[in-house]
Amino acid sequence: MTTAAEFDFQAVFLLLKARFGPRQWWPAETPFEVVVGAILTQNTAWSNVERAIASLKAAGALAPAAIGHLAIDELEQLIRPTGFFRQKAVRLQHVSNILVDRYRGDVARLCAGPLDEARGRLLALPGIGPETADSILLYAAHRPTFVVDAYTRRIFTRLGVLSGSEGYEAIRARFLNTLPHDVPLFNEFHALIVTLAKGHCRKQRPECSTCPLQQVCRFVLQSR
DNA sequence: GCCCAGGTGGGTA
DNA sequence: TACCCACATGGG
Repeated sequence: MTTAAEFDFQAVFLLLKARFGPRQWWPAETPFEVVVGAILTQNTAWSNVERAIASLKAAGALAPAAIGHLAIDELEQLIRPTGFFRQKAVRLQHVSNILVDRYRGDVARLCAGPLDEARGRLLALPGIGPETADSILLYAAHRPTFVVDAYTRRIFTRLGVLSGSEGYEAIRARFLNTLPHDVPLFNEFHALIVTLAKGHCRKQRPECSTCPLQQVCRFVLQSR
């Protein structure tokens, strides 16, 4: 979708920030935990990821070397609640081994250097596509990139800002082209989009005047 | 029982 | 490039 004047994404960000306040994302204690969570949450509810992360912690396996040393069927059982557990186990172990072998087990090293190169390095890993790569870069390595997920697509399509058929890179470019490249902003914005997407009333009843999505809709309409 | 969830990769036209 | 499909568990 091309528009004469680019949509003011920052105005929506400020509105959401004022409404919801700081989100303190990503819910993880270490950069590696972000990597694990980002892979496990693929097409999966976060509540199921929490169980798997807890199991990995309880097994003392929430570290690259530890995951690399697990038998694949053990790893499968630990992450089973996240679904797709066979392919996720293989991919998680592969990424863990590469982290250990090439980057001293350090996520920051994996994500170092020019952003586009680091992103390409992540995308070359098995099971890491654009959303997972951007999540890792932003939330584990604090690099300035924007995460486009199903919530982002849904919300901004609902607002009439996206057509809904744009590809991942096109949507990401829309955000990157119109927002200051600021890590805390990208971090908070994506977290706020998730909060909004999960929190709004789906039935969109007129009497639900405090529904945050309707609030944003009104704001977007007024600002045109 | 049915639908969906913070995707990715492989195959086919 | 543009679809189509497999992958799998848990909650509403």
